[in-house]
Formats: sequence, structure tokens, C-alpha cells
Amino acid sequence: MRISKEEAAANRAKVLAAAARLFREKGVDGIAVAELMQAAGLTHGGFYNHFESKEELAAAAFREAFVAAVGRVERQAAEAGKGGRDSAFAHYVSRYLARETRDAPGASCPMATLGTDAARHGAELKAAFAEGVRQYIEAFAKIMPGEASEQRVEAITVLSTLIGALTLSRACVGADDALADEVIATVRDRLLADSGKPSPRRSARRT
Amino acid sequence: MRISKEEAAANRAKVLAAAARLFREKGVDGIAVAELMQAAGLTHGGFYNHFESKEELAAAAFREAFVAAVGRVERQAAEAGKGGRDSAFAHYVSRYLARETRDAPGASCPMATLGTDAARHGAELKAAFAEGVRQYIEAFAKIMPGEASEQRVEAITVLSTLIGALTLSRACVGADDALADEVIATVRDRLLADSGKPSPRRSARRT
DNA sequence: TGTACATCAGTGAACGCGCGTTCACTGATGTAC
DNA sequence: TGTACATCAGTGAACGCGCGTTCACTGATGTAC
Repeated sequence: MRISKEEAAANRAKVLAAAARLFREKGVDGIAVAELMQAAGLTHGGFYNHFESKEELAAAAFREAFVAAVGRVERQAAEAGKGGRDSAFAHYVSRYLARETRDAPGASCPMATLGTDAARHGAELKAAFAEGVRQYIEAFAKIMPGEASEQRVEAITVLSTLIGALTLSRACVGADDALADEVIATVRDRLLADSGKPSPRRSARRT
Repeated sequence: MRISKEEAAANRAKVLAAAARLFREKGVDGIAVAELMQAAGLTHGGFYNHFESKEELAAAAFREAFVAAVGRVERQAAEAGKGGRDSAFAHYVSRYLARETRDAPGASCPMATLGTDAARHGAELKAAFAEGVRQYIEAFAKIMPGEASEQRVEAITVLSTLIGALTLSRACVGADDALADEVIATVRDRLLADSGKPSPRRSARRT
């Protein structure tokens, strides 16, 4: 049965949202089109009314995920007016390396979840990913402590550190929880110590 | 036709080596058992004479890849007798973040290529990965500059940075080569500057 | 505004392909005598 | 040491399943008059 244009647009948005979450959780190849459609409350047959292919959906989902991630950074940058850059940076890092973030990959940083997928898939996905990275670095640089001339270097370095720590911790959680927790706690404390804002929590050290 | 025990063992080793390379290049789900066997010069039917399942092979391949990676670190540590820890560290970082390493994922750090696979697959893979990370951190700590009491923290932080930078660069290469090169060059120079050993090459800055 | 028809989002069966795994078979190796 | 047989690594066809994609169909929406 045909439905209204608004409903169709809402359905498309639902599919995109489900894809942005599930691709991050299970990888582009780890979730089937039929499962995505079911997660959006639809049946799989209608998929091609909205997207040309799974690959095209993936590119759109990557863009959606990056828009949200860059938005989070920019919101922190905007609030930096109150507490200053150091505060914005500390908040962002603490949140990024929290256990809750690690355990909810579907809602978190696309670079830590989709980087390997982008590297292994086609040009369309890589282009969407690279464009997202460009925007993210630019936004992230604005909340970096230190001299303005060094902000881009710092942003790229810290961003790499965050992505690596989250990747490592996620790969170990379930097999060695102490190690998984140690990685994010250690990196968080180390980054915050560097910025002159030591974390209130003590560093988790393995015994 | 039956073959000698030595030949059979050599064949098993060939399959394992092909898996350790190809899983890193294309991901565990990105390469078929038949392709792996072909890469080892065999046909797919004999696979189950050597391994119980693809998952078991993957765990063995992870272990193999980690042994090689930890070995590389320990070799650097051993050579540190000559030039000191700083020199071992600088050599290792420069090599890790070189373009050649980035463009040869099949022979490089398993944490940067298989972390996401480990996070998304079963307990067996995660266990193999976590064990590898444990050993890697311990070996890596020995070539970290700075105070001995801080070596583990530094090792975890720098390792995260290396993994993140390589992941980002690999995801962008082909779509935005300037950005991909900037990421590894910037992080390399930044890490070496920290250790008091600035890189001879100038930092690549985007224009 | 009301009516008649064309459009098209959604449905679910079906297609074709690739994958992990199984199996009957082969024949050289390893072993028991 | 020589012979006869059992073992088993390797082969390639086959199985069953899940996946991305296609398609005929439905019926409410959107539009032309």
C-alpha cells in the first residue's frame, strides 16, 4: 500500500538511523539488509525504493554518524565559553574514554568503529570517511589546549590516541576486562594530566 | 594422495601464514576458506584436516601475527643496548608510522588491523587478541623513554596513538592521500618530539 | 469540491551466488609382520 | 630387509544456508480534470 510522502521520508530516516547504529556495532558486512530493514520496522523488499545498494546506504550512514560526532565536538567547543578550552577538552576526553562509551559502539565515534571497514571497502565509503575525518579534526582542534599554532597537530595526535585506546579496549573487553578497563583509564588520565587537568579518579593499574 | 608428515606440517604452516597475512589485509570475514587454501597452494577440501573451523584458524592466525609483532618489539629492545632506549623507541615509531607499513597491512601490527574483528567475533578470537595485547604492552614498555615507573602508562598511551594513527591513515588513503599522509607524519613527529628526538623530516602540513 | 486514474512505498516470494562445511574417493606414506 | 595392509593428507563435487538484489503485486496517496 502506498503511504504519504512524509511517512516515506520518515521511514528512510529510520533505515538510515538503524544503519548508522548497526554498522558501527557489527560492521558493514556484519549486518544484513533484511535485518536493517527489520530494525527500522520495515520489510526488506522496500529497501531499494530508498537506496541504490547496500554500499550507498553505508556511505550515507557514515555521513550521518560523522555529522553526529562532529556535532558533539562543536557543542563542547560552544560550551567552552564557560569553562574554557581545557574544560571542554577534559569533558570530551572523559566522555570519549568512559566505559559507557566503550560499551555502546553503535552510538559512539565512527572513526573507532568504522575505520577498518572504510579501509577495506570501496571508494564511496572511503570518501565519506575521509570527509568526516577532515571535519572532525577541524572541529576537534578548536577545543585543544595549548598554542593555536599547535592545535591541529595536537588534535590529530590526541584523536589517534582516543581511537586506538577505544579500539584496544573494545577488542579486549569480555576476554580480559581488567586490561580493557586499564587501557581506557590509563589513556584518559594520561591525556588529562598532559592538559594540566588530572582526572579526579585514580588511574586503574593492573596488579 | 597421502604425503609425508613433514610436508603436511609445512602445509599447515603455509595455511597459517597465508591466514595471518590475508586476515590482516581483508578481515576475517573478508576472505574465504577456499581463497586462503589457494593462497597456500592447496585446495579447500583439505582445510579440515588441519583446523576445526575457520574461527579456530583465525585464533591461531591472530597468535601467529602477535608473536611476530612482539618479536619485532623485543628485537628493538635488544638492540637498544647500542643506541639506548630513546633510539630504539624512535626507530620503532618511525617504522610503525611509515607509509610502507601503512600500505602493507598484511605484514604489520595486528592490533591496528584486527582490533575491530576481535571486538565483533567470538570469545576465542577475543582471548587470542587480549593475550597478544598483554604481551605486546609488556615488551613495548621496555623501550619507552622516561622513568621506569611510568613506562607502562607510556606504553599503553603511545600504543593507542600508533594504532589510531595507522587506522585513520589507512581508512583515508586513496580518498584523501594528503590527509592520510598528514596523519602518520604528524603523529610520528609529535611522538618523536616528545621523546626529545625530533624527526629529521619536516612535518607534513596540509595546505 | 468531487471523482477517476496513475503513481509508487511497501510486501514477501524468488533468484543467483558465494560461503563454510561435509563427504566419497585417491594413492603415497607409515607400520606391522 | 622385504612385503602387505592400514592410515590419512589432499582432491573436488556437493550440500545447505544466508545474503544482496529483483520482481509481480497491493492499495492508499497524489493528481488531473
